[in-house]
Amino acid sequence: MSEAPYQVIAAELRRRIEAGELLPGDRVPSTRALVRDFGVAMATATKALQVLQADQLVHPAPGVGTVVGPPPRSRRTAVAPDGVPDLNRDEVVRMGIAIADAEGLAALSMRRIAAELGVSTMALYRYVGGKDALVVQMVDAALGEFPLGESPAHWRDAVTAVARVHWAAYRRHLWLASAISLSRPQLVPRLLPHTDAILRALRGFEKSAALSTTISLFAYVRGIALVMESEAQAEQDTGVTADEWATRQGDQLAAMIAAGNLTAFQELLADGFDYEYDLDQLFEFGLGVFLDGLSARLR
Amino acid sequence: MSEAPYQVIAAELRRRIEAGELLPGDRVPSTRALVRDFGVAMATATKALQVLQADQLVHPAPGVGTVVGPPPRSRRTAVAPDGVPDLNRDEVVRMGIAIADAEGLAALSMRRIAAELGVSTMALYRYVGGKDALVVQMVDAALGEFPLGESPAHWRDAVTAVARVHWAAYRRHLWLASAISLSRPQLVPRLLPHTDAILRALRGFEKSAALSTTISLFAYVRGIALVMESEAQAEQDTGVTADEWATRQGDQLAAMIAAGNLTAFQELLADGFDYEYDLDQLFEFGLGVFLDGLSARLR
DNA sequence: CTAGTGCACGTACATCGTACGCGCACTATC
DNA sequence: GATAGTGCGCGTACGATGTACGTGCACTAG
Repeated sequence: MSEAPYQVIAAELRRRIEAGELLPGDRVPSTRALVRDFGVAMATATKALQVLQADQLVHPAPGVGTVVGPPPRSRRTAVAPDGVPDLNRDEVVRMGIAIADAEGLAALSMRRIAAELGVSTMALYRYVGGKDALVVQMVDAALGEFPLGESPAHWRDAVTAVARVHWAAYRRHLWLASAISLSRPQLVPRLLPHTDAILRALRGFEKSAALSTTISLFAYVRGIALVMESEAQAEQDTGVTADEWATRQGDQLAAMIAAGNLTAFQELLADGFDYEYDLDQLFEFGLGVFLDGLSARLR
Repeated sequence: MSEAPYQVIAAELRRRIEAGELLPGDRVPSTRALVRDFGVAMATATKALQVLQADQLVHPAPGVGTVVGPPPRSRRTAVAPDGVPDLNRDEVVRMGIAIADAEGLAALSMRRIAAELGVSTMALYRYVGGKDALVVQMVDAALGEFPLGESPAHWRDAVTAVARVHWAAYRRHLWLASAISLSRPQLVPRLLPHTDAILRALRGFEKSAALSTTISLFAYVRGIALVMESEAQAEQDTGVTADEWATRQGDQLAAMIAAGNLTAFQELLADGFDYEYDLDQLFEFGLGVFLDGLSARLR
């Protein structure tokens, strides 16, 4: 409920500026003054001022203070010391993706990224707000690898195209499925064009139906992708493939089926039916069924 | 790849028993002997013996050792000290569910459960194998709250009934959607009857199509449930409802829409369209579309 | 009584995200 | 030129977490 301390401070300063108590050119209270007056830590005061900086309400003047007004032009580029690859946010995000791709989201830690980049852990926080924010950036960057291209003319082809792009992204970045749902409903900029493409394709439908369709479809694709992810994760953790696992656990499964009087399962086993477990096919199957259902409604 | 130490030891002992090197009545090496011979810790040796006990291959004789052969009858119930509520696994699982229901899966910790139950943290490990195993138990127990009942005669009604039961479970236990996918593809006993019910309903379909349908459907329901969960989690964390958030972030969203030339979005906003964000309706909508698609294929 | 057992569980560790606050390079002022 | 004050980068340290480890216990055969 109550805002974070740095937000309280930022709001108070914003009020003073907008009320004219602080005019352009005036110096806003220094970080150390904020520390005294509000009884907070240095970092908190700094963060509060950063909020105002992000809104272009104030700008920092090194050696002077933080002054009211938009930042002056000619942002002098800091002199890079020498040969240092010059860390930036893209670098951090890229490394995060690399680690998550290789070892899963669970292996992603700030320390790990820093070590891999050869910098100290806290240096990362200059470029990303925190781990949650980093993951959101990673999601956005990962989606960015798969541009949409032109929408096909027929609505069904257009929707299929978007779904397949999503699927391709999930396939390439197995962690994506869980990351995109994680944390609160974030604004992932590059997801918006996808939604838009589907909405455009579904102009023939009622508005609320079109929106519901979009969400349902995304939910379905992510659902299948999560199956894929958990399987891959398990295989990596245990070194046992799905087939091997099925064989190994087969006895237990059979016992449960017998105990539970699961007739349909029993028939399946009795026939010696061997299910071809191909998630690509599974994805296409469910997508096709869903689109068939939409077709039926369009008429 | 390489098995865990306790599994190696268990396998070795099992081999000796099955090879006749250890006969019924013989005493298997004591935990301390295993500690010496295999260079492992006490707990590891104990765990190895527990594996064999679970298979009824050996049984413990307090004060004597662990002897080969199935346990004798007349399992004397330990004398409960006095008035102690007598902790057991159900108690632990129940408390885990209570905490996860109230504060989400992230708030679930072994220490928290122990504190809530008034026992020491490590005492929990007598009843559950670890946190992962506990979560699997929680999933199973949560599903157990929603028995299936008789299957309706028509296949469509039958499938709908199973999907709604799933949805009800996700609705009641918001953490369920992420927990059921978490960790490896576990054997959740009470999930099997659900699968079986759908397979029975879909006898008219080809076998592989029926199985694909089942997985697709589960993926879809869980996908929608995850949307519900992340929203509830965000609301709890920030104290901001989805509507309030939409209002607050509306400006940013509008800016992005304008910047990205998202025509369908623009139309939506221009009409002042207000989407009724009801996940129950959304769930039913997607389910209906999917089933319509199946109907079309059945003909 | 002694030596040895299995078992319960308190302590301690490795790991995590990141709040905190120190020291730096810098500049207006005197 | 000395001084006092600034914003900023980042090393240290904290409070979590899951659980491996090893100690002390009740017990039994000899």
